[in-house]
Amino acid sequence: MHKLDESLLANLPPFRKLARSQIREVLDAAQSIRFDAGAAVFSEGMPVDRFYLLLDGHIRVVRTTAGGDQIIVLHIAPGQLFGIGAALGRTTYPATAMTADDCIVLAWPNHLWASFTARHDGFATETYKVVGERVGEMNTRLVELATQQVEQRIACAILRLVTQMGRKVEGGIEIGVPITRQNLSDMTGTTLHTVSRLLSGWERDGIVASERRKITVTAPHRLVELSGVGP
DNA sequence: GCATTAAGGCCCC
DNA sequence: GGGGCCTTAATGC
Repeated sequence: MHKLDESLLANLPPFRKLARSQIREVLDAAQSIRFDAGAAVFSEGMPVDRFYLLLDGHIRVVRTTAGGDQIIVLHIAPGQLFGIGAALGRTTYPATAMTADDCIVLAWPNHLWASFTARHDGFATETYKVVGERVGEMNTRLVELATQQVEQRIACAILRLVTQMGRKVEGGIEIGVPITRQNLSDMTGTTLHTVSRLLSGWERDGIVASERRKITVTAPHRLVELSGVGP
C-alpha cells in the first residue's frame, strides 16, 4: 500500500492545526478503504470499533425500521468525520453508513480516539462542532416533520442537499450526490409517488431540472419560497 | 392533502 | 430480459 499524502488532511478542519509531523503520524495510523456505491461502511448495532473520515464520495446515514422502511438520517460530505461513536460514549453504531456513490474513507481503530483528542490541538473542538451541527440539523428536521406539509419538507430537504453538496453548473446548482425519488421520500417521511408528482410539477414550473438520480435546482429562490421559511 | 394501488415506460447491466 | 428508477391516474381516507 502506498503512503498517503499529507496534503489529504492538512486543510480539513479536524487536522488544520496540526504540524506536518503530527499529520504524518495520524496518516500512518489510518487504514484507507475504498467502497463501491451502495456498500455499508458499518451497520446499525455493530460494535463501535473504528472511527472514520470521508475523503471522497458521499455517505448516507440510515436507520431501518422494524417494518423494513428506511429512514435517511443525514448525509456526510467529503472531509467530514463519521462513525464517531467513540466521542459519544457508544458501544454500538446507532445507524448504518451507506455509500451513496464510490467512496474512499480513512479508518482508525477506536482506541486511538482518546490520544487524538488529547494530543492533537483542535481535533476535539472540531468534533464537537460537527456533532453540534448534526444535532441542530436533526432538530430542524424534527420541527419540519411535525409542523410542515410534504411540499415544504421536500423543498427544505433539497435546499439542505444544495447547501451541503451543491455544485454550480450552468443553469443552476446541481446536487452532487445521486438522489432518487425514493431517497427523498426516505428523508421526508412521504412516498416516492408524492415526491415524483411534486418534482414533475416543479420541473414544469422551471424550478428544478432532473434526470434519473440527478437533481439540479434552476430557481433556488423559488424553492426557498416553497419551503415556507417566509410569509 | 396525502397515501395507496395499479399500470405502464425508460434505461442499463 | 429483468431490475431499478420514474411517471401518471384513479381511488379513498
